[in-house]
Amino acid sequence: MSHNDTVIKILDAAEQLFAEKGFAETSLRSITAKAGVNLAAVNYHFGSKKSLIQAVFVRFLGPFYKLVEASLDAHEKQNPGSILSPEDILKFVARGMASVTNGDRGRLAIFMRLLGLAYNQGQGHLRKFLKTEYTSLYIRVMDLIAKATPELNPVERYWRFHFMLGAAAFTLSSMEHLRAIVEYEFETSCTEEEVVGYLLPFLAAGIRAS
Amino acid sequence: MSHNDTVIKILDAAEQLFAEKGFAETSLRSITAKAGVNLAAVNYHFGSKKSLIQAVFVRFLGPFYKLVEASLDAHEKQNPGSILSPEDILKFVARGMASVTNGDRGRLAIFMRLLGLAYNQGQGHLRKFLKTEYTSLYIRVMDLIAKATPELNPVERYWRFHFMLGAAAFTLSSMEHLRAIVEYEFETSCTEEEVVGYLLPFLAAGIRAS
DNA sequence: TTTTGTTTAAAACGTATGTTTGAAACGTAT
DNA sequence: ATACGTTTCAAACATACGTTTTAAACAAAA
Repeated sequence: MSHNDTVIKILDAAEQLFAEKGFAETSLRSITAKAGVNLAAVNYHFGSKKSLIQAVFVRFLGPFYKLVEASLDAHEKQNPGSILSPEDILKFVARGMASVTNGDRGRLAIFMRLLGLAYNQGQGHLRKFLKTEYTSLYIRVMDLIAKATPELNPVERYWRFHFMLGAAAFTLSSMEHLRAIVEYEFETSCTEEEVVGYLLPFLAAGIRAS
Repeated sequence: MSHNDTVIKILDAAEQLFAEKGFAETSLRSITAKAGVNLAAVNYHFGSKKSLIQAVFVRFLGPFYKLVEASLDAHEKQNPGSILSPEDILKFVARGMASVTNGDRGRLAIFMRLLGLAYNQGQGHLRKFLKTEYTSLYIRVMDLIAKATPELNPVERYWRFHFMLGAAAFTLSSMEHLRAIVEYEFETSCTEEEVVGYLLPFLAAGIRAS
């Protein structure tokens, strides 16, 4: 179908440009130019720029959400009532991300970039959208963390969760840039997997800090 | 002087609006309206919107930079050759921030917001600006961390430094929003100092994770 | 082939933005 | 008091944006 073709081309271009420049700084004209489609196609297929932004999110978060939920379900079924360690919880989430972004290197950065933008930027319509659509996964992960760190008081646990989120979103979204510095400064290359390999122990140590 | 008055009113308004909405989403008209000055004043006093953004940064980072440098100098003079722990290093930085943002509650969030935006957003002119103007402080703090964590390999230390930066920038910049959730969800209020009190141990544990 | 609904195309619309202009108001030193 | 450099002001300018419109191209069914 030519319909789907145009829609996908728009989503691909938008996803990339949003991550590069942010939402407000990315014009529909640059998106349609990159996608090689007509300007009016965005408003025709998505209705508005706002809806396009949300559509880009859905394409990312939807599969991620389902993947993590499914793998957690599977683990719970095989090990009923088991308590996961912080490291294990993070691995489940990281695996979900890896699956969603698989194939395209750099798509992890785009994912994180969009997440960070949605969290910080915006007049709230994106945040509200995230909140209403994906709270159940948030609650589930939070419950797992709570079981893994029973000695922690809930408020501090809440904040540590967001410290983790911030460390991940901030660094992984600027990964390309930060990796370039590593290459220049340390004369070593650095794969995405290595960075995640550095990140998870950092996060796990942080959340179980005494 | 009426000159300085207008300049300061513009900087105050811009700082706040930039932090609330981001750079591109904040118009000069909204800034001048909030400041109660004429629209043309921005271009008259600063030359352009870009220069205004940089001026807002300078007003923040300049004093912060000098404060941290000075307090580190003082400590080095009193305890020559001493090795600071990660916690101590973070305290020095945190104290510098507290001093710069003192008086205005919420100015810490603005500070972090701007830092995050400069790091993630922008076509590079801000990042280049930060890089050229404030690398010496970065190098100094990085050296202190290196001495505090000699067992860490330099590349992983580099990444952990940015994990810390990310955790701080992300959470503290959204502090207002996150604190509101805490109040709603846990029926407890949460001061800025408490959040920083939660943050520093998290960061310290992360950077010395084995 | 004709018809009907869907998708693309080019152009235009209205609005909001950053910037510039030229005159008025201001403060200050002579 | 006058003259001069500085600052303010209202208005206009050019441009870029999101969106709408109208017609053409297309695909599939009758």
